[in-house]
Amino acid sequence: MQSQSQKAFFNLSGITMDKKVRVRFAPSPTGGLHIGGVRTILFNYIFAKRNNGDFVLRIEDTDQTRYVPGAEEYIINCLKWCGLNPDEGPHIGGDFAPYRQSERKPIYKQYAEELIKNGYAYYAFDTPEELENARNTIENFRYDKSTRMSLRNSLTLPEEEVQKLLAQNVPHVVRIKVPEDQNIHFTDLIRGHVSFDSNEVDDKVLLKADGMPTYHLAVVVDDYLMKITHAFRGEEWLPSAPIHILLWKYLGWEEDMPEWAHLPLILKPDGHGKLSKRDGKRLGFPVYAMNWTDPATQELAEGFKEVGFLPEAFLNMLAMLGWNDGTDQELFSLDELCEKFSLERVNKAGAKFDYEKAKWFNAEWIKKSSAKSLYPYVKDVFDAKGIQTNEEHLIQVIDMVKERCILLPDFYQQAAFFFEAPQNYDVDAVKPKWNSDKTAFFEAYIHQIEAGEFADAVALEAEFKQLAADKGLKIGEVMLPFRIMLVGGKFGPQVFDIALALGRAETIKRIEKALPLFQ
RNA sequence: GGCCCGUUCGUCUAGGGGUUAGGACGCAAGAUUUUCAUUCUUGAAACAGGGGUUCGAUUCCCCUACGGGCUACCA
Repeated sequence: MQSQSQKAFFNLSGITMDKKVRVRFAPSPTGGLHIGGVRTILFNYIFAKRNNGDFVLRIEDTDQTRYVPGAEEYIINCLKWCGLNPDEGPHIGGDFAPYRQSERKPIYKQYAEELIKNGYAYYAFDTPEELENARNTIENFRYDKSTRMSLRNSLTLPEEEVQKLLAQNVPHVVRIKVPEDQNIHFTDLIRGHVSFDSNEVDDKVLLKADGMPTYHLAVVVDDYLMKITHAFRGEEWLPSAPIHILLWKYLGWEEDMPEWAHLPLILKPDGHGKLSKRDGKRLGFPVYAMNWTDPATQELAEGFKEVGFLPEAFLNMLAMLGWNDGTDQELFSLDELCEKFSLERVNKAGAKFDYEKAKWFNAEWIKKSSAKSLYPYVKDVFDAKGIQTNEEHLIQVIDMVKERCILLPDFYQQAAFFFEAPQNYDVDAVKPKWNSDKTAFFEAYIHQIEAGEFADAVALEAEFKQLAADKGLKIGEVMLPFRIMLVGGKFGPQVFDIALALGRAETIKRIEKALPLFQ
């Protein structure tokens, strides 16, 4: 069946050598950092740290026409937010510059020519139209041993004709010449032994007509030159692994070939196939690490950061999608992950993404984080809403409400009333049952507060209950109205904790403000 | 179509020749909290099917089915 889903979002390879881990990856054609990409980077990062390596990053653009403006900065920002800061890359520098593919063009050309010279590759002059035509007329057409001798390339054309075409700058590509009847095999760190029949592999393009390499050439040349020892990438690359294995051999670098690890895919929660940006829109959850606006379409894809995920929860959730440590533990910090991770325990099968579980991870991380560490995030939420806070007070408030928040913006709903009196009241919850006794109670209660200590929630509650009893009212009849006076609705922490945090004056003010509305 | 990879509750998964097949999310019920949430208890819920091998297969092997990936001058 033909897949219509998008291409890989990221593919990477890392290395451990001289205690360094280097990562290469290429942004997706539309930009944006997909969670599958983040997970691959995460596993790379963890693997690096386990081996006491630094974490080094190289971002490639593909070529001028596909280059996505802003993608590099965006990716770096995503990784900074997650805490997976790279130490090397296009904006950072490093020992293996240049890092942009477009700046490495001559290097790829040099190796492509070497392959041709040694008979492992050839020039192909077939135009896109000719190939299109062949695909339409020949069933299951493939550019391989069965067809290459009847097409226009340096294998079939006379030498002087080839030289002439090259001299005339006739558009051409370089293709790998895949051998016949060979078993191409390798060991994958996750999947074990994987093998392919070379007769099933076609002569992939290595160098495009514009002189830029395809991924196949670039990944091998760069991994060699940048001394990559461990290549991690998504499972969708498995079918092209034989091309890469062949290239490592043909270039004479077999000894230096990295170890491979093909990670399972992240799948759509419903339906079938790889999780894509569209699924996020369709199902209402983020798929990218951070907000990304596609410069071509101006379409905004929401990010996990912006919907209110903690980076720790985001990473934790991703790590558990395809990996576990064999125990019942599900909550891991990055440090713990680095300590306990092993590739052998990574699953082989793809995992369907479950947003509910993702939110659960966030709720757990909010609960286990200190109010102080939560403060910067929550402050951002309040700032965005234009609500003035002060640090000490906000930290105190965070402590009171954090176990009832799932995403960061929930803090607004759960705690905004600490800083601003409610604008709207849930009057329907109290008005129908209101009577003059209740009005009298609250008027008396104001006097009681004014005269009392107002220093302890337990004492406050006892006094409140005593007064209700004195007035012949059930506690339930006045407790809910009191809550709604303070916060506006049926939510929030313990009522008297709220009153205490609000302070005597503000509590009285809110009762006075709301009382007329309830009658 | 061809090739490659995979298959334990709805989902993420543990386990592994003899287990009451474990945990988590979600769901349901109950307790606590006279808000909501948290917390706690309980419940429903799975080894894709068929052949082998074996005293015994969910576990090992084969086949089938199903799912996924790839099959571009995309990554």
